[in-house]
Amino acid sequence: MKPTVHDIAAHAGVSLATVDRVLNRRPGVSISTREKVDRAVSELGFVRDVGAANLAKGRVYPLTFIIPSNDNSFMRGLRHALDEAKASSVLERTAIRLVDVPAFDAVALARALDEAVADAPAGIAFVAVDAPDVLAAAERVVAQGIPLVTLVSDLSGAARDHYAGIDNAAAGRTAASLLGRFLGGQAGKVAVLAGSMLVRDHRERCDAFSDAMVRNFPKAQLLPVLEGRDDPGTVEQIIGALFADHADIVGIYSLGAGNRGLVRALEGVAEDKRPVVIAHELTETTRAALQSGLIDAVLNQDAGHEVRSAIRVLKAKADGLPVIAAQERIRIDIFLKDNLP
Amino acid sequence: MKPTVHDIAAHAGVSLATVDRVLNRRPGVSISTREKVDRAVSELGFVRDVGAANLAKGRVYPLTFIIPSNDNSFMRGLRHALDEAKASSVLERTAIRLVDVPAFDAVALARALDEAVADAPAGIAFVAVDAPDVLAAAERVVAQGIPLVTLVSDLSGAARDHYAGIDNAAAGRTAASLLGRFLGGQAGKVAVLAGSMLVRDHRERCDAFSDAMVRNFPKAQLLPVLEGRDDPGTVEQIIGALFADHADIVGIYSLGAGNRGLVRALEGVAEDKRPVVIAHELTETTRAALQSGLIDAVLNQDAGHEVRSAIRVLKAKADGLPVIAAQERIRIDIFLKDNLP
DNA sequence: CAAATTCTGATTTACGTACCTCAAGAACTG
DNA sequence: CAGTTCTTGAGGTACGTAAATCAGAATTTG
Repeated sequence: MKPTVHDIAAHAGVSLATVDRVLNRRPGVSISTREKVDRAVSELGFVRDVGAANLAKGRVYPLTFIIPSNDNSFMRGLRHALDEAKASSVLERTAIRLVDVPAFDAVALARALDEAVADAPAGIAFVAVDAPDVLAAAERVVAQGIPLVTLVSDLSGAARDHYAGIDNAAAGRTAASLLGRFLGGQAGKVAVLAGSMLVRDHRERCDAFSDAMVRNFPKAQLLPVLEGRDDPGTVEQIIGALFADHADIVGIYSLGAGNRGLVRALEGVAEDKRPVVIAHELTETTRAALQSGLIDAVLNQDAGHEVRSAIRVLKAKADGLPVIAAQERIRIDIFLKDNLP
Repeated sequence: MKPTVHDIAAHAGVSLATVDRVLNRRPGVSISTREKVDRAVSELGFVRDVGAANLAKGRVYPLTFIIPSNDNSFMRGLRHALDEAKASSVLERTAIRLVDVPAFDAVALARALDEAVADAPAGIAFVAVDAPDVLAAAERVVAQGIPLVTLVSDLSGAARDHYAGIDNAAAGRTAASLLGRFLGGQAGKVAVLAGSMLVRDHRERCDAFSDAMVRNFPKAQLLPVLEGRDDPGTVEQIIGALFADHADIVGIYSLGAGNRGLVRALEGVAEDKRPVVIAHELTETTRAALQSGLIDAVLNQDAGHEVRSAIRVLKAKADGLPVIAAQERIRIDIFLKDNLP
């Protein structure tokens, strides 16, 4: 049967207290004794029973999540994922605190980070705005020794322990491949609709998409990037104007949120003139648009996965444990109308 | 703080022993007392500490997995996922036993099921061959009260508790959409390559693909289904013959395994004559073919997810707990060369 | 009404680990 | 050599739950 600390003690010929000191890196053990214990651990294949350990420790991990108070479906999904994480927080021994900040507001975000530090949580996760103020605040967090994880959108510069989000360049390339191939060699104008070039995820998607389009589908003519602030109203207006200005739009890549406005604008386009549309995030809106054919493909990041990954990483970092990068990679889901969950 | 059994006892005005009897469905509690305890549980929001419970129980779940001894990358991946599950079995309190059976052999599979029952495991998972012998054996398993889960390929008839695998009809439809749209209206012949029509997953993919192609892309001419037995050698030969017989193959849907043979055959086709190819399962072979452009898209099911889901479900069923279906749904991953992990 | 049965309480042990205290021996220090 | 520090052992308590025993109380049965 599964070896216990008692078995380790017996096998190493030391007392339980010494085994405990070694396992929990407490001081007061000579190097030779430490090695004896380590040898016994590996020889018997001892694995600490996490359940029992948590039970004994009674430890809880107070975690702070800083989320933009942006009212779009994706952020609501993220909130929902956090609520679920809260619901199971008892079992996970986490105490999750949610902090709202205005969207795309570097100063407010930096202040929120500084305030979060004051509570001395076991870790902080936040949706980054890629700006100097935020970077400086992040560095203060890290300087306090508090594990810091960026969520959904990353921060340039190394002032964070981990990024829990998708590879946005890959997402942009994938969108280009799908759009290009769905066009089937057709020539025409392709529009890119972003939320804000201030956030790194949008910038990366946009750059990778443009790059891949130019390289692989030269027949498509890329229009200048549109910024919709992830707001449905703004988006509807921008896209409406787009179709008014250009008669030959054959493709749209919507890489941010606010797709409710996009769909409303698309509904006004004659069926035979509808462009190929690739959007991000599977929501009620994009799901319905996929099914009705207004949107052709949706790239999605699973907010639940991102939140759970962030929590796992923060807990691991708080305990000084290594993170298995491969296990924490967030996948890019591709949805067509045929494989909707 | 998190309520414990002691809090429940105090709040309900009963003893700890009675709370325990109610929580663990032991006899000897009157209906009124049971209700008092239940009320206290819901009022205080008590959640049993699974770690502590497992610790106290010292329970282990002996699980039997019956896997075809088919030597292709996907089955190797499945085995690898099972090895990983075994590695963490100590923490999960599972004891996983692997049983090999010849591939596509209903009689051998039925016998393996009967033999597995003899060990009285806490649950059995198996890759189904959809045949009457197997169904009868499955019914015997269920009759013994042993939780039974089909893995990867399902069994017709209701003789199982759960299916841990993808929606294969959705996969077939998705393949049709991708293939059809990548063709861009081009006319020509489309071939379907399966492993064996004896397994339900292949049959479902094939039917859904054919149906969707006929309906949505009538210009494509579907050829009769080819069966490659999931064997690279056989597949190479079949596909070689296919190109020899037909000059205008524009698309191939490979819905089974043995893609090494497919890729070798494709390498022999002149670049300007290469068809659009959609394959299943991300392996070393398909990954390389995606990157080199021989394969255009790969639909994937994550064997690790399937194994972990099967284990979760079997444990839950063994304890008589409900399964949250939405949480156990296995997603269909779509990989292009751009979003490879 | 006594006897049998059902229900409930009180108490104990165990699971594997963490963490604490106290004591004693070993190995240094000056 | 006395004093100090370091190392180790022994033992206990705690975490939240499961499971068992035994004794009494309440209820039903004949």
